[in-house]
Amino acid sequence: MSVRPELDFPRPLTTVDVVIFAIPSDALQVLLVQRPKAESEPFPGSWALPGGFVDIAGDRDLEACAVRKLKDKTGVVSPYLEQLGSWGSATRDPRGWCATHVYFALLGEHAAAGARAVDAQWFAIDGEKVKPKLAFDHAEILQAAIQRLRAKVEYTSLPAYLMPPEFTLPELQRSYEIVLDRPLEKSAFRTRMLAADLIEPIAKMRKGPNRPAQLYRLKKAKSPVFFARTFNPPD
Amino acid sequence: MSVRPELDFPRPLTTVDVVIFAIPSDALQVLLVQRPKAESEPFPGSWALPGGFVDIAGDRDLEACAVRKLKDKTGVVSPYLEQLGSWGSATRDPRGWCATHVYFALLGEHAAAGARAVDAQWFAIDGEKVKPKLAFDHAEILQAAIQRLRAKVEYTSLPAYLMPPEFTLPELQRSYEIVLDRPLEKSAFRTRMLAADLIEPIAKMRKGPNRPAQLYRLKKAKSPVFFARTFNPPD
DNA sequence: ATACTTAGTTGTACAGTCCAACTAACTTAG
DNA sequence: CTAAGTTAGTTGGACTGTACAACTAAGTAT
Repeated sequence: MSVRPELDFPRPLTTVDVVIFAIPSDALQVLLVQRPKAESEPFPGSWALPGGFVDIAGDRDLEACAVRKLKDKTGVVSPYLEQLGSWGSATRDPRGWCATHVYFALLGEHAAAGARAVDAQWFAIDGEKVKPKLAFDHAEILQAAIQRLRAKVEYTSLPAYLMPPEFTLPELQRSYEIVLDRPLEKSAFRTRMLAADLIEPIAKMRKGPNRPAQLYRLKKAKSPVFFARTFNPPD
Repeated sequence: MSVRPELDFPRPLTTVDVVIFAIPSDALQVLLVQRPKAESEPFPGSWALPGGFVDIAGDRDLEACAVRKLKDKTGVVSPYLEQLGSWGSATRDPRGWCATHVYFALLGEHAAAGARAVDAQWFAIDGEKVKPKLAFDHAEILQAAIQRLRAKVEYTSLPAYLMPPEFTLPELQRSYEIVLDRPLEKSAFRTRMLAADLIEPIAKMRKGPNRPAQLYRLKKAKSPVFFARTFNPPD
């Protein structure tokens, strides 16, 4: 019983979902969870984006809620996290009118390794989809997330957040290429990255079966850099 | 009483707000509404973004709800409309945990003229603010909308949606300059706009006290164009 | 006619990417 | 010890589109 009678009308369900990207093994992947198999649940057994209801008592705000759900599934506390958008309609959830606030997160290779909760699993992204059929409208949300990620990678330093703490320039370029799914030009890439006030060399080299490469790390507390041009777009 | 007892927990309030931009008189302006003066209402008499609660029965989805609120205030049916993001926290609304889904709309000069609902008024944007103190966290939301608008104008054709149906290239350039609050270079601007498959000349000229200018219109059903570079950013 | 204003063009300089060939540094096979 | 193979990193010329500035074009007002 409300003290404000004007607020006594039905409210939509409110959830938060998180699209978690990483490159755990040389391919762009997304972390999905399997829904409970009880028949009383919507989409029992289906794969879905990690998420759930907002807890009015526990969650201070939407982002805190997203951070909580991310930590639950991955143990990661402060990765790159950006709001993607919200999806709400009468039909997207069989339990009733429901609106979800969606965030997307980028995890470094090292962080991705820790994300092995029992019910969570990494799925490779193929085009703008993932193999299994997803619950709710999560396929549509995932598609939007991939499009946004690809669009921003064209003109930002976002892939830096997909790297381990120390990385070489060719490794960073490889991350760009994995996300964009096309090769980039080496010398232009290096010029751009070194001109941006983004990374700094450390006194260490990556050793391998051939010429060692300079190791870099992100400059501290670096928010993403925006470049004035996109990479050469394919047509 | 729910048939699904697991859904019997308190839900946040859910609203939709719309940031409506236009250039009604050579300046970027936003449409605000005055909140009811009854003391039982939050922020009585304050100016706020147009919006309100989602109507579970009437609104098919969030965007339909935004379109409805936009139509209420302006009479406009299909302007440029894009989701900005969502804001939700325990404290942003004195009535309780509340999440709002925010859209932003761009209106042409002609459409802006029609938007004269009794309680609505245009306010000029000064920097990233507006003169009056806004209700709720709407000042923060407005700031985010302005930042997003300016950022996208650097590399998209969004200002085309702020134009009347027929316009000249110098007029379009002026809209860019008003939003960005800095002058642009004439010849590069023309080259870019004409290279984009965005506008087409019509068999008419804009007559004035000096040399007439070619009139253009948007090519039909044109979604915004993304350019590969930003305009020359100020240092 | 002349001055004034705005529309629109032209030419040169410049920045950054594209492309391709080059040098550098390491490992491994013989 | 040398040669082949691989990846790191550099270099130089072509090309694209913007920056800047000067120019021509077309109208009005005096």
